[in-house]
Amino acid sequence: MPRNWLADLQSLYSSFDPITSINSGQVFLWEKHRDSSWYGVSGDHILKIKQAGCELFEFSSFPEDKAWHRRMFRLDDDARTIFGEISRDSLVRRIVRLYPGLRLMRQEPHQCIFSFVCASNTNIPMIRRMLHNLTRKFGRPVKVDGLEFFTFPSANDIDRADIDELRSCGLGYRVRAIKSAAHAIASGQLDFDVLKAASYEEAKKELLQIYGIGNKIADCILLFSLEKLDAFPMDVWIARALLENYSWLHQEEFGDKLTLHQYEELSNSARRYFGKYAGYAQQYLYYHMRQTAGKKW
DNA sequence: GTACAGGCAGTAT
DNA sequence: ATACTGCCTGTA
Repeated sequence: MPRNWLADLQSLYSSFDPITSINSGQVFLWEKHRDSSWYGVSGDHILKIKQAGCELFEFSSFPEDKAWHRRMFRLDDDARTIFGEISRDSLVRRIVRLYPGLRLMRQEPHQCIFSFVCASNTNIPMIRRMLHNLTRKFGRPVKVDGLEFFTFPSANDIDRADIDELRSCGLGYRVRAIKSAAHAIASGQLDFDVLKAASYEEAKKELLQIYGIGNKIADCILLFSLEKLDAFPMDVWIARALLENYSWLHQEEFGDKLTLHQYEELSNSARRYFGKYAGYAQQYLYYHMRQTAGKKW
């Protein structure tokens, strides 16, 4: 580790870039409009980020919430400590320097659950389309800067929603999974405060009870909305990254598709290796894989 | 036409 | 326990 690494970290921390973060594949409902402003949907709020200069951003929200960006981009976390914790090798050190503005985001739990249930066996443009349709059909219209947006529907909204109307959002066979998740939340079976206070293992066990939530989706929900920064969601991109750069982390060979056992082994090895902020390392590796693969979303 | 996309659950071995 | 298969839908 270079001697000036800690001083380096301080400068990395100050280069926080919300635009990179919202475009790193963890959130789906953000759009760019005229004059370089980005608008996003988070629960009942429409959020806005305007780039006012190099590394200078203005954050606003409708209705007003002056602190939303602190919460959403986890600016209450100590990025310096986190970067230090996950920098276990030259690869992570390199990509933290490469994308110093990238942050893990804190999402509304219900929106996060519906988003990642929609994400099963499809691609990001399709996920965006499904969620966009859901907001238009079941959300509430909000005018911001002369543009029309729709809030994200509540679990109750989805729980009460008509099956055919849900189907018309392009969800396909995911309708059943969306419905079961909505009912679990609306009925109180899933209690976000309880899940946040619980350990990673306990909270994951609860999520896995829900029809339509498996290993990967559960880990995304835990990491992005339930404060489990040690969760390490394992998808084909991350598996590839681990296979190429951390072959010593796993014993057995595996192909493109992971078996249940392989998922557990890989994810848990990565969690042990990267430590309590493993999920942050995952986001960096994921973003780097997508960047180098030239994916546009 | 056919393969494929950031999984999951149900069924068969 | 582990492997195999179908699944909505849109795009290449």
